[in-house]
Amino acid sequence: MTPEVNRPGGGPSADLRLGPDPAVRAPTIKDVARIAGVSVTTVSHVFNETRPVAADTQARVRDAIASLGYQPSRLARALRGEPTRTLGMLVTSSNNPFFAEVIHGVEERCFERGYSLILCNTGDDRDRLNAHLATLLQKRIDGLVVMTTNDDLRFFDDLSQHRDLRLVAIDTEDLDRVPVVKDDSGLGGALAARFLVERGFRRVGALAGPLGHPRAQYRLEGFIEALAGEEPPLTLTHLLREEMSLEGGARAMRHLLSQEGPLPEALFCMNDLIAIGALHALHQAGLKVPQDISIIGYDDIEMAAYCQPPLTTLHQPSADIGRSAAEALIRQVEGREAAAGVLALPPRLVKRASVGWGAAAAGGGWA
Amino acid sequence: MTPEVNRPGGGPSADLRLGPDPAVRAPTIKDVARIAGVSVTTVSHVFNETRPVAADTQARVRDAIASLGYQPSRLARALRGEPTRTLGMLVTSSNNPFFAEVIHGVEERCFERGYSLILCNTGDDRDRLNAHLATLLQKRIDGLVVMTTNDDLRFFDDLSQHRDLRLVAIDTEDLDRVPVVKDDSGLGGALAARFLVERGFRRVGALAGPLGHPRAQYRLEGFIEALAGEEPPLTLTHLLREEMSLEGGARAMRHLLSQEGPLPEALFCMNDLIAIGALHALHQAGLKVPQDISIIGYDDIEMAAYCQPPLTTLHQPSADIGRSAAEALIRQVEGREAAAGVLALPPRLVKRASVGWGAAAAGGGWA
DNA sequence: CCGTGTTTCCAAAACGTTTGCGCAAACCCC
DNA sequence: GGGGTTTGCGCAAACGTTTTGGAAACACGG
Repeated sequence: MTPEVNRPGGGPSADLRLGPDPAVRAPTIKDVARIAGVSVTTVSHVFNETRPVAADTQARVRDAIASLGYQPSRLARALRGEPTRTLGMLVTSSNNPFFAEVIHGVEERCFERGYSLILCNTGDDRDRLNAHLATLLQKRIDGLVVMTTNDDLRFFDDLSQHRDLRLVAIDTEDLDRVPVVKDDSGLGGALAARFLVERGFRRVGALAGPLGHPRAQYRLEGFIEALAGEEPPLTLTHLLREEMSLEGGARAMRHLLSQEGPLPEALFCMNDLIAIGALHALHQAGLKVPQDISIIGYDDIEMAAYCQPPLTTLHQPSADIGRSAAEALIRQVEGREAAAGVLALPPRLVKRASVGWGAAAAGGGWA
Repeated sequence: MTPEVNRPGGGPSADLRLGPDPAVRAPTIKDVARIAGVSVTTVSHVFNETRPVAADTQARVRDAIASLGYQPSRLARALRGEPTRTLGMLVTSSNNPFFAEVIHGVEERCFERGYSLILCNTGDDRDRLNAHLATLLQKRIDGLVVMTTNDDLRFFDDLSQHRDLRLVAIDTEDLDRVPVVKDDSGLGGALAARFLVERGFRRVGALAGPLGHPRAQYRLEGFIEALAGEEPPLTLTHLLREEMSLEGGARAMRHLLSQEGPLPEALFCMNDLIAIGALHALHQAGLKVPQDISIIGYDDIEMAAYCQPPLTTLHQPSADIGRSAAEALIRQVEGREAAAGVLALPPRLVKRASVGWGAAAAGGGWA
């Protein structure tokens, strides 16, 4: 009655088998065909509903599919030219909270569109990046999301040689051949500057990222430009460059505290990690935020609202950035759109307690 | 001299092509064979160094490979029975900082061993999980890392039916057929309890996770047991169950503050997110940590050292957990080891400023 | 009984790769 | 120069799937 039941361990040689047991491999279309007593062609047509099949044949095939739990091999399909429906993502570190939120957005949109995402951490190491790239190409991914702090634009030119690989970049400079999704860093910097000035600060500094870090660079430029546009024009009193991490922020702050001369009234940090690191160093030094110094961050990672004090920062729609990037990439993959353009999502100022009022405050002051 | 140069746009029909241009697809072994003037067999043997080939033939083949930038299709290889060298990972949310660190460890080890990792966020939604699973099976992944807050053990039984899919679980209860990597939660809870008692606290409470959350449950049990083992035995003065997130911790703390009666002297939080959320709520209420109440967390996420005050917590070797899980999985995939066993990595107490001294403190006290 | 559709299904090729088998040429030794 | 061995390489099948081109079987009008 059930001739297809396979009882493992029944055969005398059961415990001699060491390699993959051929009896337990994933069922193929051939197995279905054999059980249903039809050809593989018919199975395929039933499964994909791509040509009419007689009702009773269809029933037999469906039964066989169900009883075997048959699922077509995407490998075989891809070999025939179908897209693999797999995307790659190169990212500096999936640990970084901001990156993590973007990745989450990318993955979410991929899932909605039926794609899988291969995650690759490069640690901004060129060898790792190239190794990952080679693997991804061998696996014939349909497209690639790049979110690395990459200063080398030739990288994207090299990559766009692979004409069957679609690309999208996150938070880079504008590129000729590759669509870019980013936040409007210049605007973000300007918003930060205007807010600090509005709060009555005149002596403001910045904790910046390393030179050549595009994201951080544009934020800083927007900040400096907006300061210069004030009446009277302002310039930075302090500018420190450090790694964009908690420890980097703490180091920068400790260094600033060890210097001679008065502190700035307010500090613009190029991301929230730096800001939180700076808060930590200030607290350790016995200084109070925002009474002794005001701190403003960038990104609005989830933790920002839970710092002590809660961090005033520029909110980036990180998940939106991720979703938009995935969307742009999938659009290209499916040939619905040309590869071009820059999508700059506007940041938004989120006022919390880490910024107070400066000496030159118009009205307001400490409530 | 260079007959293989392909100048796009040279042909009259160049701009009529809309679909994928056959001239720009990834080069195949056939292309190499044609250019080198040999059979595909020979190309394969040269590429894989699997049979001696005459020196000059070899040179021609290598030239062709280099000029085309040929990379063998993993799809085709996998179709022939080679492993796909792709693993899947089901995770509740890659956003969670602790999960993010584990994922990073998994990815790192995968990379070292030549595997790729497909990341799947389930949000602990059963439909999403099943959808992801179906996709991963169709893509014929070699193995799967599961790190979900899954209370349904039948899930793993169902999964281990797929005999060609290797499994590893992170932070679940012990399983029969599936190796498990986790931290020694009971020990962690006990360490927390003993430390609080040592510091002279008698009235201690806990901010726990939801019922049925295995990780959180064992931590709590270890904590309660160790308290009961003290002389005289102690019991929890407060036990609140909440979502294991920043907002959950803040909510729980606010709720506790709104209750009648004295606060506990110290609170054991089931993870650092809850602890940091609680710190936030305490600060908002004008209470000081550790003067008014002591807080101890669990996980030691990177942020824990940068809180205000820095968080005393139980350090989990999160990246190690990830690496070990990947290692165990790959071992199975490559058939070097049976599928069994539990690896429990011991947590370690990290003393920072969020825990002070209780009324019953033996010596010490505020330095 | 013969054309003419229509329905229902199958054979085979193709995708890119590896590999067992075998064939031919070159070499060696007497 | 004849047998045997070695060297060098190609043919073809197989992996799982889709798809094109038919081929049988059947119905129907004449």
